[in-house]
Amino acid sequence: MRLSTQSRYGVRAVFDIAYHGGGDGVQIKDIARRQEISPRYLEQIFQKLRNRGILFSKRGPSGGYSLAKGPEEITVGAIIRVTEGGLEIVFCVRPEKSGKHCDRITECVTRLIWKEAGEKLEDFFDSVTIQDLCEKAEILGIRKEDSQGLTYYN
Amino acid sequence: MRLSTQSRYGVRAVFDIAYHGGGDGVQIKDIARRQEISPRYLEQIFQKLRNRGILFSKRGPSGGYSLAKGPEEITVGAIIRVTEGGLEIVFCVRPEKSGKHCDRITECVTRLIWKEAGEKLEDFFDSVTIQDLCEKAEILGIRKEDSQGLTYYN
DNA sequence: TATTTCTTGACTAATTTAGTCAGAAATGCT
DNA sequence: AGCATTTCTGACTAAATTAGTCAAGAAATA
Repeated sequence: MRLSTQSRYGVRAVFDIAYHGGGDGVQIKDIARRQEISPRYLEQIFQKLRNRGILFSKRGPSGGYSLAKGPEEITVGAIIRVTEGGLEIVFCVRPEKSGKHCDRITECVTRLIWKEAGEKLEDFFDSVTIQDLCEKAEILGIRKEDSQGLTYYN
Repeated sequence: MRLSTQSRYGVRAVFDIAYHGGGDGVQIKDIARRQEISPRYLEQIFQKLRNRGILFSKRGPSGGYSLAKGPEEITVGAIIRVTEGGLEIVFCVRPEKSGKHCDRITECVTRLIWKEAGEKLEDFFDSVTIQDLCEKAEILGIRKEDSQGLTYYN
């Protein structure tokens, strides 16, 4: 029941883009430095997020990643759903997706509990947006970097 | 973010003891048969649950396992906390326990989200008791076996 | 055209999970 | 006492997953 590093890194990285990117693209190497994540590993995670329409990318010099939608439209749940491959906590809740069919379903009392737990988690994660994280970060006084790499406090 | 088989099996097995055991001990081999779980693996899980005061055991012929408390006092959360080793979804929420210290805590907006999610999960799992599962099972019409191995429906 | 940055897919190492096994210890029966 | 039965303990193994690396390619810009 632990969140994978892909999910933790993914959310932090998307937040980083929203918080430090002033509209234009943010480069992997900067995100990796600020968030202390392996840039090679981030590449992998970003591809998934890009293919699912959460991030937008641009190649070449002064390229980078930016949000594909507004920060208030991207939820933590949407990101984790990509990096984790779904938010259900057991496979039997969604046999069609996992390919793992459980033939005990009709006689399984616990399955209903797992389903409900997954839904509670889902509801919560879907209620938190990247915008929320940015606001929280401002309150916490986390310092911001502009595109020139200058840091300042608020 | 998937529940381990130990947790799934553990909850099902404790439920099985409550549902099929009429006060006296239920043997691993019967639980294993009914729930389709490897008996050897169940042994392992039961040792943990026994050491944490959830199950009571008796050795020898006509020995077996029984609940150490009433079914209304044992929650799904208590079981999972044992089998999963805690209900927090990231380690940085409890550095003292995991031994994994994260020195980014002060500048980490996401940590608060993970903490809250873990607590939501915890609250839900703690609200479901083994008694609840038994009642649900009766409603679902799951057949019961008595200590002689006879099955009947209600 | 040279440089920068993302893109793709394969590869590897470490960790965790799931499960097995042998033998010891306790209990009840005859 | 002796035997069968059942839990107890700890070590062991195999499979799967996770985390991370790497090389070569494609697009954009200056």
